[in-house]
Amino acid sequence: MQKYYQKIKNSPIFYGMADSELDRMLECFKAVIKHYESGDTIIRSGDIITKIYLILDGEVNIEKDSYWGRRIIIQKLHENNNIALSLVASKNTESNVNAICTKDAIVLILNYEKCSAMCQNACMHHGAFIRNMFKILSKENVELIEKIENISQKSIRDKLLTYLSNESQKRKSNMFEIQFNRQELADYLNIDRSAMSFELSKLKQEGFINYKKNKFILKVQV
Amino acid sequence: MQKYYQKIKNSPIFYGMADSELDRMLECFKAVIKHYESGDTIIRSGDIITKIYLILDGEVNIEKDSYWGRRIIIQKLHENNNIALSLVASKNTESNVNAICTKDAIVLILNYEKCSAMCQNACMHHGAFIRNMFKILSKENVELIEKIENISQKSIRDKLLTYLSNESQKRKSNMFEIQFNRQELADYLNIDRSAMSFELSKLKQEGFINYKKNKFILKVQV
DNA sequence: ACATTTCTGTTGTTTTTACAACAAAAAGGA
DNA sequence: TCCTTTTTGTTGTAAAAACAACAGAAATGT
Repeated sequence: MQKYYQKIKNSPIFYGMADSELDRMLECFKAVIKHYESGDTIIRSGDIITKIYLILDGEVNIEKDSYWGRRIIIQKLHENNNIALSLVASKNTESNVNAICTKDAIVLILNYEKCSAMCQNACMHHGAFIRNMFKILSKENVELIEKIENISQKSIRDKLLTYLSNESQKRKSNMFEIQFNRQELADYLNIDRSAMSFELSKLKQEGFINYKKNKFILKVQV
Repeated sequence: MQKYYQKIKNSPIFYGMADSELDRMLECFKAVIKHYESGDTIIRSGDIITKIYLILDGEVNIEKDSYWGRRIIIQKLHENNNIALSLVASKNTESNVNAICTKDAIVLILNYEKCSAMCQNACMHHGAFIRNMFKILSKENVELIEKIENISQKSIRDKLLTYLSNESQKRKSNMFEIQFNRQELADYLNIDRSAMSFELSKLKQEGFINYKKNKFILKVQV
C-alpha cells in the first residue's frame, strides 16, 4: 500500500485531503491493493458489487456480451478512473457489465458499503469525499453522452468523423493518438472492423484525415 | 412557488429535508418556477449553463442535431428528472445538447453556481443536497449505460428486443407501455422508422411480441 | 535476423438498412 | 358526425454495411 501512496494521494477521488485525513479514509474504507493481469476479469456480469475499484495503473475495458455473443466495449478506463462507482452509489448492486483488464493493472479497492453505512468515527471528511465522487460521476456522465453521440451517427464515415473530431477537441489539437486499436475502435463504435478500415482509407485518400497506426491528423474542421 | 411546494418537497433532489431546511435551500439557490410549452427550447446547444433545471411536470427531450441535420434523442425526461446537472457539476458549462419541451412543463430552476460558490449561511444542508444529487447522478449514469446497450445492438431486431426486454425488466412485467411514439423510438434507437415498423410487425407475426400502439407484451424471455 | 503471431488493409458477395412513396388507421377539432 | 391532421404500417428500390477470405505490414519472441 505504502508503495502506491503517492499515486493514491494524487487521485481525484481523494483530492484536497491532507495525509492524515487520507490515512483515516483508507482505513475507514478497508482499502486494499490488488494486482490484475491482462486478460483477467475484474467484474463479471451478474456479480453483486459492494466495492469501488480505483485504477492506479493499467487499462480496463468495460464490456458487455450481447445475447448473441457479440462484444460491446462501453468504455476504456485508465489510471484514476473508477469501476462500479455509479453502480454502488445507485444501490444497483448487480453488475450488468464485465470489467476486463486489458493491460496489467494495479487497483485500489474500497469497501464503500462499510463506510457509508456506519460513518461516525474518522469520516468527518466523508463530505469532501462525496464532493469528489460527485464531480467524477458528473464527468463520467458527460463522457457517456459523448459516446452516445459518437455511436448515434448514421454511417461509418460519420461515426469516425464524429469520434475523431471529439478526440481532437479533447486534446485541443488536430494531431493526436487514439487509445484503441482498430478492432477495439470498431467494437467501441459498433461497426465492422474491415468496413471501418476501408472507410479510414477513403477518408485519407480524400484528404480529410491522415494517420499512421494510432496517430491521427484531422485536416479539416468537421 | 407555493403552489408547487408539495411537488418540490417530494422531489428526490430535496429528499430527507425538513420544511425549514427546504425553504432555506430554495432561497439560497434563488429558486424560480418557469413554465414551458410543448415545442419550447429550454436549452440550446452552445448555451452557457449555470443553472440546474428540475422538471416538476411535463416532458422534455434531450436531443442533439447531428452535423448533417439528423435528430438524435439522447434521453426523454419527466417529472423529477433534472436537466444540466451533470453539465453544471462537471464545470463543463457549454451545453452540447438541446433540451426541448415535448409536453407543457413546469420547471424549477436552481442557481447552482451562486450557492456552491459562497455557501456559508443557510447551507448546513448543502451536504444532504450533494448526497441526493450524487444518488441522482449515479442513477442517470446507469441509465445512460443501458441506452448504450440498447443502441449498440447489431440489427434493428436486436435493438428492439433489447430495448423492450430492458423496459420489461424495469417495469417488472412482460406487459407495459412505452414512453415513445414510433418516430421517437426510432430516433432513440437510431434507426429508420419505417424499417422499425416493419420489423415490429415481423416480431408480432412470429409471435415474439404483441402490441397495440404503445402497449407492448413480450411473449418470450429474451 | 528470422520465424511466428498479431494487426491492418483490400476486395467481392450477401445481407441489412435507409429512403421514398403511399396506404391505412387513429386522433383531434369543428 | 365528418373532415383534417397526425401517426403507423407496407412495399419496392437504392445504398450501405456486414461478412468472409486473404494479402501485406508490424510487432513479438527466440
